Amino acid sequence: MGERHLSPFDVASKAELPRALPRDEEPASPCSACAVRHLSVCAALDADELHHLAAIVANVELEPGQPLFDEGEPASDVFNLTAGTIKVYKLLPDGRCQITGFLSAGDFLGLANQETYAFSAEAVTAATVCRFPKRKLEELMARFPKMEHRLLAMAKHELAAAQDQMLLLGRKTAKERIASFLLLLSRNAARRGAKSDPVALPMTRTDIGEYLGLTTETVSRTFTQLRKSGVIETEANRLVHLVDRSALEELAEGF
Amino acid sequence: MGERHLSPFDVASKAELPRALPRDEEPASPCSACAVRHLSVCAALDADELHHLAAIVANVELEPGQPLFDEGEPASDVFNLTAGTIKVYKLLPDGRCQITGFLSAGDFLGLANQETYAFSAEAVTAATVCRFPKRKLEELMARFPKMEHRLLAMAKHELAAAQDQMLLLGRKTAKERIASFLLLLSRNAARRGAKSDPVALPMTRTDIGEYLGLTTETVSRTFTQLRKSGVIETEANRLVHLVDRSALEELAEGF
DNA sequence: GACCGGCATTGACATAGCTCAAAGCGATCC
DNA sequence: GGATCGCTTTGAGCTATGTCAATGCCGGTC
Repeated sequence: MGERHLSPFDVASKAELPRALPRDEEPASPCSACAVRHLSVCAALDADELHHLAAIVANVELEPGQPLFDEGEPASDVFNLTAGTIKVYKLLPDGRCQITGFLSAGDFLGLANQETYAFSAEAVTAATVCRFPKRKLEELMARFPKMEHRLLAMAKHELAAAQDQMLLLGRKTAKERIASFLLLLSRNAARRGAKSDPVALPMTRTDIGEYLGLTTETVSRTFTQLRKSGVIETEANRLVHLVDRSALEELAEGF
Repeated sequence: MGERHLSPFDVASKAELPRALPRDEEPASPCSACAVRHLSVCAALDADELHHLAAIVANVELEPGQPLFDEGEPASDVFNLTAGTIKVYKLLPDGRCQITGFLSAGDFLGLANQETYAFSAEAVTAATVCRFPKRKLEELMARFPKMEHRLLAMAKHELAAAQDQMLLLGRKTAKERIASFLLLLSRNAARRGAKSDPVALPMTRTDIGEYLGLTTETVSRTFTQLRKSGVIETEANRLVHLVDRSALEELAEGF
């Protein structure tokens, strides 16, 4: 049930997108009906252009824990997440793991890749993604500069987020990291039209630790601490109520 | 003298670029003579297009320590570094600082900014930058999609680098961080045609610490440790010889 | 060539967060 | 409804790195 929290839409509606182009009369492309289009690259395209996109897209369903690709594989595809949550991470040879992002509906996956994937990606909850052959998408982009423009805007946004994350990883305390994380999830939920207060945490404590540069134990202890000080309340461990949002904001910014 | 190490060209050659367009006959734009053009956005443009760029560029000289802009200011300009080293950083209210990047000749500055600058930028060594009014550059980009394409490629590259840095900040030990840092500098120098072995460190130990999420003292101790174990040798504190490169590589990757 | 100021180094000690280990707590499955 | 499994929480002690303070070093300046 985790995946529903981050999207105002439910999984089923997207899981049933037709796989191929309709042939006759009004050829409404599946993409034009996409509920998260306004959040994605695809927002840049009009109905006609969407057809070209729909022609090269494949729909992929992922179960919780299922890998999408691994770091180092030839990067043949790029993806767009339409439902669920995916984690993106890098590993060191001894198993240390750094999650560099959690993606949810509307997020694009594949910006940072060159010839091979620069990181691994794996479903956290059940998820649905649109898969595009990289080559073909690049052809489309050459044809529709609007799309490239949109992608650049998304890349800029990601770059800014990456810098915030560096500040967090390099300089913030455990408490500040957790506070920042909760606010980030809350704001992201709001941005995609989902509830921003009881924040959903589709991922495990270990995932959170691997994203924030902490251990599971520290994450857990810090949650307990925030709960005891009355800043947050937790329900069923995967739903967090931000009781004192401004206290959380001060914490997150390090005041 | 720090700034010379990172560039195969000396500062003077760029400091003397003419400020305005030549008026008569062969109107060679200053940009077409730019020694670092092949590394920059500008590489995407042909001679004719470069004129448009040259028409909106201003040349700025910075002294060591001089700020270029501060986080939060309205982001009116973007920049391209032609000589020297610049640091880009974010601050927490209590003064904790995270340097998110060191830029050198050819690097573009301004990708992550929206309405306001998302970080501060300041010269580490004497530096020269090309300044472009953001609005005007955006108009040019709308006209020359090639340029936007090139910028997207640069953004992708930065995004990949940012993810490496997150792995470093979240999961690597001090020794691994320093090793990674030295190799990064070495590779960057090589990429821009400068000497990759005695690596130049134009920045202070404090800067290095603020980039790697460590304190000055830990940086210093770690250098000493690497020196004593024979992996590196230092000259005059700002020049590091990578004696055992493969040991450094193993260290950096966490084996 | 002595003085000064900014870095860098080193030492001694403190601590936030890690490690290892043991319960606890729900779900799910027969 | 008891057993199991995966995740979370809590505890106790450890350690890498931070903090604070002293000293050293080098390059510039008068």
